[in-house]
Amino acid sequence: MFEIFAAYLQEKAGLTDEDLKIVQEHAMLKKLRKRQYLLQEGDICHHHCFIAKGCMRMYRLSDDGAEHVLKFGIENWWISDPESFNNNTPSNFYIDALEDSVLLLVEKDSFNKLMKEIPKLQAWKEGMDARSYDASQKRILSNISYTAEEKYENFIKSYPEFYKRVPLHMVASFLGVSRETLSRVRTKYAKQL
Amino acid sequence: MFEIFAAYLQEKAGLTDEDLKIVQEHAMLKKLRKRQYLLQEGDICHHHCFIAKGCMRMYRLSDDGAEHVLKFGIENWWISDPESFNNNTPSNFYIDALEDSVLLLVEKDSFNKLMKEIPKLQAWKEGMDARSYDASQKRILSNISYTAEEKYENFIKSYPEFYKRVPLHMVASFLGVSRETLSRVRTKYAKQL
DNA sequence: CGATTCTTTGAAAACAGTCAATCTGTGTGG
DNA sequence: CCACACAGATTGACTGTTTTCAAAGAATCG
Repeated sequence: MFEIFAAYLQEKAGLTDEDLKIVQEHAMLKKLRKRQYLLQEGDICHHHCFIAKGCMRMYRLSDDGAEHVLKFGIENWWISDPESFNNNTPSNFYIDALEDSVLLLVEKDSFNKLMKEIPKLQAWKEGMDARSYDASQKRILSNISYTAEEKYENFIKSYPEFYKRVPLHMVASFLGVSRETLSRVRTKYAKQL
Repeated sequence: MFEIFAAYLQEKAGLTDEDLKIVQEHAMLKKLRKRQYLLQEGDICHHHCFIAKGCMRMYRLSDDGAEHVLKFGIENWWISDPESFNNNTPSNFYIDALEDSVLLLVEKDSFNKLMKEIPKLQAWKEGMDARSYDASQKRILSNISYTAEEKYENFIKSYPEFYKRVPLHMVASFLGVSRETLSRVRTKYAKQL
């Protein structure tokens, strides 16, 4: 499975075979069954996790027990709680697997070491962070300015792969609408086409 | 006015007097009257802008002409459109002054040069970016999981300084609710106390 | 097959948005 | 200095959307 990670790093960050060897020394394979947790509330997030296979989600539980999905991730995405990771503080979130998944974990010290030793990796990470930030700004804009129908439409256009693989009620939670509303919006939307 | 910027960089990033001299060579003073634009839709954002004095806001116009506020900034905050800045693409946003303001602009090439020459600055910037990202994740969570009342309460607790200085209808826009709703939420909330 | 998860549907209630009118305070120009 | 315009805030009545609750229908999995 490391080959998938290697191929990704080669293509996206331009790493050499030499570089990849170093990375491999610091990457840990982890398999998760569907519904298994990668992180639970209260845990400290010690790893950045590359998804080689499968589908993951990060969410928070509110006081009334409702789940609020902050992000999804599939093959070639990363998942972690950056706040907990960076500050070594207990996470407020859960991360679990929506499908049987295979991850490559890189521990914090390792991650920092790799960033120092491989400048290309550092550069690529900065670019990825910038894109993540832009994406979150777009999402905020969607949250504050779109109707439920527009949010749905925007979601399936922005993340068609997620839409195919993720249960509707989780998409609803991600968008901040009830599952019933999203269900209705979707049938209405389908009829329009 | 540069002294304010210098004091900020000294305290937050630990810059030396030496460092600050270099920074000063690359910073440009800009004064804005209330309601003046710093950036308009279609412009490319060429600067990172430090707010030495005043209050700014960044927003988008939707097709129907409604304003949607993405961020506010006051003294010791930065404002820019990172997406436009990083990618050299036309911005989708407006940035304007809510009060007479004084900014220190750092042009892109200068900014990159400073980051290279002053490692402390680089380190501080990375920390700031990380905190910005965390803040945007919190805002998304507020958007998808809070009621209008909770959003309001969370806003005044998170940004009491903004709340004092920014018109209510812009706060409403920031939160994604109508000004009438926010007005009613606020009177209801005030009575509770 | 039975159990669980997921989706859909209907009806009622809660909520937020819209429209229109009014009120306030601020600032500008005559 | 006053009058007027303007930006901002509030209120009421109405409309429309979304949530909630409850129930039932698919789909999936062991």
